[in-house]
Amino acid sequence: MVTIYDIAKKTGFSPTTVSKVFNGYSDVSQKTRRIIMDTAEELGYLPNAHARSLTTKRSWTIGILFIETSGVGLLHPYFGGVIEGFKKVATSKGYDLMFVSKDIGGKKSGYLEHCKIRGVDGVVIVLPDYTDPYFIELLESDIPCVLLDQESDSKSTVYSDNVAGSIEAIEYLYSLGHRDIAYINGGQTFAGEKRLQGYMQGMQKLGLPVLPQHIVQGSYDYTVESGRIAMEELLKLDTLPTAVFVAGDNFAIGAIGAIKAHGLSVPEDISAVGFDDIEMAKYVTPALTTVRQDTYVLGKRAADMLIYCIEGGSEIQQAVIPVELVIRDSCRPL
Amino acid sequence: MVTIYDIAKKTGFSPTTVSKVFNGYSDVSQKTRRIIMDTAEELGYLPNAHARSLTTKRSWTIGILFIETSGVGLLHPYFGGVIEGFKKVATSKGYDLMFVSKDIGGKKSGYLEHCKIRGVDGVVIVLPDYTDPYFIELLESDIPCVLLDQESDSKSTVYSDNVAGSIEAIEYLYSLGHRDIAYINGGQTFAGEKRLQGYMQGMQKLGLPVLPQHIVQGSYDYTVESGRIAMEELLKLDTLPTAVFVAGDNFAIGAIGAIKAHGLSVPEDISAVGFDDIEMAKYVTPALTTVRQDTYVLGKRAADMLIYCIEGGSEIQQAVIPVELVIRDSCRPL
DNA sequence: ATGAAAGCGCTAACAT
DNA sequence: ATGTTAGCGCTTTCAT
Repeated sequence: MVTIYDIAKKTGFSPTTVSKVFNGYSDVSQKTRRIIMDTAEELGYLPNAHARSLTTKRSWTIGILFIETSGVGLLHPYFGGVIEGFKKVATSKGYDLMFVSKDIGGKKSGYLEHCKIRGVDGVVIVLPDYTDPYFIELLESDIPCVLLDQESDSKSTVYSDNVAGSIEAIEYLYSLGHRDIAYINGGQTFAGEKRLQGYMQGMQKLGLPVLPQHIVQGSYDYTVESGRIAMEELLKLDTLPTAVFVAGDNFAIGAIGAIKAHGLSVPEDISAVGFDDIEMAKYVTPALTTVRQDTYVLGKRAADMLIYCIEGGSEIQQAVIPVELVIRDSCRPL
Repeated sequence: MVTIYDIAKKTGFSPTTVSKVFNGYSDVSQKTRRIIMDTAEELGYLPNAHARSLTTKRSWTIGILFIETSGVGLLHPYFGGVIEGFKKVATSKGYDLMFVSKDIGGKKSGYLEHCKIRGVDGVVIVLPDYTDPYFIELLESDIPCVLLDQESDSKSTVYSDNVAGSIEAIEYLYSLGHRDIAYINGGQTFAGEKRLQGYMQGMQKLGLPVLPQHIVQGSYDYTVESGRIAMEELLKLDTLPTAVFVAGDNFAIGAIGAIKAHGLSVPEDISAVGFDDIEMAKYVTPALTTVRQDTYVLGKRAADMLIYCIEGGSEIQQAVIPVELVIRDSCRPL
């Protein structure tokens, strides 16, 4: 392995000067700089990130933490988009991304421990189970963090405008003449709660009664199958709603499957609106009307905020990303 | 920050002894071990991974490299599954995962450079553009690697049994009475080529002619939209095939969309078989008959092989993971 | 403009 | 069973 000492020896300068060159210090002559750069090139020198981190206490690494309990992980389209966006800006600013789990070295530990041992400069937290004590511990630490789909006083957060999106969905259904609008929620998550809140606000705003039997809790995992199961609940009702607003496209697709399985059809018998606008949404039958959230932007914004924080920014920021209703074929006028 | 020196000072033992305790050396008395462990706990000691890596030349980090050109990245279900599986076993064996890009420190460099600078112990390479010179450079290096969906003499590889899967698909269509079977390929990838090969072998084996106009190249990205476009080609033919085998479920869903858009239906007019078995496959209409590949297993196997290699194994391994035809509703007997 | 010296936190030979 | 010494590759005062 070629080190700065090799370059120093070969050029006759000191390791200090060599180091200065690579760190862009101004107190090195142009000539010396050239010689050192050329020699580095010639010897195939590459810096050693570990050695650098050891002295500078900066790893240029960002930890990425996403929930592990559901088992779906990256398979959910939400994560993919967010991580892609995040990675894009983090990389361009010189950071690498590392997955952070509860375990390290094959042993149980905790997120905070993991972060400290690895010396990450900051952490993005995606869709966490916010009752997890290890998560709380991280939140209360002084490590720079940004939370997605989460609210917090101590850390910066970014999330989609779930409330507005839900209200828009309800208003759209209302405009089509629907009055009996059910809601399938996405488990006990921040986004789920906000969407539920939006549903209720929307209904109330329009003077529509919120019926308890019209609200069903889907499970946390946001899988198609869970959506199917949730819809089954609704289909047991004596008088069916004329529309369902579903807190996730996977869910919605499952729900539509359930409706079809009951010999009913969408949108003829029941109209449906989803949330997310996954790629598949426009290709399922009927093409899904849904609230689009821009996960890529979510990720990019999160990276901006985290890096701001890592680089000394002390202000706790909060970004709410607008969503947009995309009208397709899963709703009909009454 | 608490270091082993703090523990040494407090307990009266030397830093070496403390280090030995944490590294499980046997030449430390039980009593001493206890004292040191307790003190570590009490002081809240956490090891510093960078310092350790600096001396040991082992980072316990695995780089993960996946193609960046297509722009879909993690959004494709394939990646998600593979990475999940990989992460699962890597984590359990003490490794963390870090994304490796062509850039480092915000500057262009190359994969190999990035890996060396970060000191990763090995790299998983997922679906690369194998003409990329930076990729070649990595392949020819001495860094432990495992390749997914790839063939190589110098590195271990793991991939699904694309050929057998394709043959099975063709045989199934044949058994249903289909003779005019078209094929939509997935771009210039290893998997695409293998599936094409399987298609041709299957056709030949059954004595069916392979018509050039029945083979269309989809684009590299495996998106629904590309599948739609590819199918449009096929639909321009004077005599349409009675079935299409499509090298990816996203593709297949797009293709089915195109068929419907032409006023035809699946499977009544054209039968379709996909490849992947993504979650959505059973929820689209018609539910998609497809060749299931187990991306989770792919990932786990890859991790096993890479770690074997990292830990000194010199044998170059090759794993072919079986696939399975899943019959649903997108094909009909002729 | 350049360099000497010390130190980041840890481990590995090599004593004892 | 325990400790001494040196060193991993780099940066950072602080001199000169």
